[in-house]
Amino acid sequence: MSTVEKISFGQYIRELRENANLPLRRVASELDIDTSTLSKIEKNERNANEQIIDGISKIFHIEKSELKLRYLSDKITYQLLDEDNGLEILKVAEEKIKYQRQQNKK
Amino acid sequence: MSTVEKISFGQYIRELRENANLPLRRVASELDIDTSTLSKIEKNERNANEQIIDGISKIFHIEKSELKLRYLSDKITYQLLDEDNGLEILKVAEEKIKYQRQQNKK
DNA sequence: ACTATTTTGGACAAATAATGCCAAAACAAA
DNA sequence: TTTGTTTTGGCATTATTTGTCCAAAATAGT
Repeated sequence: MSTVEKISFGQYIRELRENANLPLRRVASELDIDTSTLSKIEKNERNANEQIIDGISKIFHIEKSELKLRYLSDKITYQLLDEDNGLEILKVAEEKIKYQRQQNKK
Repeated sequence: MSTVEKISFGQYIRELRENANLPLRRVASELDIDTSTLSKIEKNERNANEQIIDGISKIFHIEKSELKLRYLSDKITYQLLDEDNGLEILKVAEEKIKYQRQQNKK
């Protein structure tokens, strides 16, 4: 059973780190950020960014697309969770993306 | 033909205003913001916010849910347009929202 | 072309958010 | 409990965003 929809980005990268038995200190220094910042990212109290996703990808050998999938789907979920037409908004976004891509081909 | 996926939030509210034959000056003053700010929102160079969406809803008698649909789907589209797995990300976000709502019911 | 009005772009100030620092809390090993 | 280490929370600093003001550009009416 896939768990991608059940765990947050923060939980996911915390598990990666704990499975590798590394303290925040080590991973944060690799990422060139403060331990405190990484701690907050793992607790979903801070946003990650390209640089951090890139670094995590390298440290744990996870595809960037996998990390971005988890990160961005989390963000979008958070943006829409309180909208009563959240799922409809997603559908329209899907149509917009398809439309835009179609246009850009020309 | 529906155009919701073809026009941006900014274009949409500009059309509302132009169809009503109102200058930026009038609408902006109703919304209690600068004309310049409204101009930028119509050109998608600035974000709208709750207060503005609320005001537009009242001025033009458009459902808030309709405006939010257009506004948020635009933002999400913009966030994902450059991701090659953008559509997959949407699918996962959909599953996450459903999962979260299921959880919250309990 | 001239004038009046609307719209836009840029400079600046205020508000908001991100980040790092550091001390305290939590945890582990003895 | 004591010592050593990891993790967290709060605060100060920095960066980003947002909004206003104002002058210039664009548009409309005569």
